Amino acid sequence: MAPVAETTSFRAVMDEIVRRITTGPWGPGTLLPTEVELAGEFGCSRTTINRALREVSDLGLLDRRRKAGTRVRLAPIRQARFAMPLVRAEIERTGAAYRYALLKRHRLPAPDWLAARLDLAPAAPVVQVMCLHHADGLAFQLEERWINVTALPAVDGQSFALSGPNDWLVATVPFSQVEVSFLATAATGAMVTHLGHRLGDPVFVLERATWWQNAALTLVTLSHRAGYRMTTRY
Amino acid sequence: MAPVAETTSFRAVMDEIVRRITTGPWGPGTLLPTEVELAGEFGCSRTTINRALREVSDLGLLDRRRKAGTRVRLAPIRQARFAMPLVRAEIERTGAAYRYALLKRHRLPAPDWLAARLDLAPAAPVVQVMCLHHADGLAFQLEERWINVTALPAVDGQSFALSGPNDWLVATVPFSQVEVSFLATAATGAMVTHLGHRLGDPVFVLERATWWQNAALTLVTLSHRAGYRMTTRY
DNA sequence: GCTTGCAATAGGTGTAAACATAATCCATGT
DNA sequence: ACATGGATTATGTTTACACCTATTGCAAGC
Repeated sequence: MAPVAETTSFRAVMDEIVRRITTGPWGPGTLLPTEVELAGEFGCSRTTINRALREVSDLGLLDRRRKAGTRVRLAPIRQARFAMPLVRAEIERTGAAYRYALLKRHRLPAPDWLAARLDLAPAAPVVQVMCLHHADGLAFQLEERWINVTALPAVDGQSFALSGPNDWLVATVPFSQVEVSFLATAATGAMVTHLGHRLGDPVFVLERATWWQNAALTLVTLSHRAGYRMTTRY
Repeated sequence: MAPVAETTSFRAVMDEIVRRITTGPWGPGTLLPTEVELAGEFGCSRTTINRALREVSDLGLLDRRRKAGTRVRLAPIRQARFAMPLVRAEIERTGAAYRYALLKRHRLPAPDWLAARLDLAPAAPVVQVMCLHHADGLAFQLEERWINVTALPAVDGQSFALSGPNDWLVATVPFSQVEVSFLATAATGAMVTHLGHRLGDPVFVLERATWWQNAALTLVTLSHRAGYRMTTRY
């Protein structure tokens, strides 16, 4: 049981460890040999083994605790990493042509539900932006965004006529906290008009709120075309 | 601009670097000092700086290239890690009482759509399991699962009367590839009966397919109660 | 039987040094 | 002017060693 890898890089060690876990002798719950033992087996230093184990642990396959040792997780992966590229990139990656369209841009006092959701002062000024992202001419995503003017006064100088608020925001403002939710809702009027749903149709929605130093910056709701699914492999 | 941290652990360095990026002088696109310079500033070894920069890079805030140096990403990679605990853990974490109920368990030839979806032989034997996960007596999640008997013959010995197939699977089988999708669908008959939806209501669905060495093991569809949202912060 | 506390252990972190590798820059030759 | 190739440089990786710290397990004491 010692097919010692010829090449000794932490990546090779990693691959071999992953192989033993997923296809080999180290089933769920197995206690791995200590780092020192593995270093001996693989013919490399403990540091390299440590790096490899740390990376595999980051993948969610291992559970490491001091003194307790390194154990193969019973529930191998409880974490999925979803890359959420900018819509533009997501669309262009599929080879489709991206097009942006501004539907609405208002400056108004925050409605009560929004002030409550983002912990703003009552009727604090916000900018509401509604826009569409097309893929090959077909509506792909409807973006409904609220921007906190108090925290981002520069938003008053942005018309968002040619490019979406996301592009401006990511290039302009840092953020310290983000909250992302996935949910299913029933299609409302705007979605019927712009995404081609029928009223009440199930819509996949991504909602993201962003803060910087305890001040809410923006809340965005991204509604997707019918049949959209967010997928990841690992 | 040099509030050198008193404590010198890679974590402290990390925090300071993140601070400078998110709230401080290192805006999007900034080229960071070299590792050697940072090591000097922080009064630690290059190895420690390297570790810190690597971790921050893993967070998606930095872009590192040999010779080119370390740069603050223009658009921080929007990657969300979603913890997907076992239902039982997810329910009990909220303080609610968990209860499991088996609704159906059949052994049958795979329907065409399933065989196509998982690349099985036509009419290959599969076990279909339908079960419910309750939180404090209320239906929380409806699980509809298909298990490939050819790849997992041991499933024939499992009744799933007392605990769900997930518990058995994670404790029994390794896996090599997983595909997870999030989507919104319209409530069907089973969801109306068991989750309390009305027909056609939007339902948040998680679909997961698992393979081991190119053989499909199982496909599961998890439908959630009305109003469910999957949330993560970072 | 139970608790308390010590010692052993395994992983966690840090240092200094060295070599590897990729990207950039610049000098050279055509 | 332009291509090319080598020198330079910043990060990537590995090593050997040391000390720290959480956890375990056992043993002593109640």
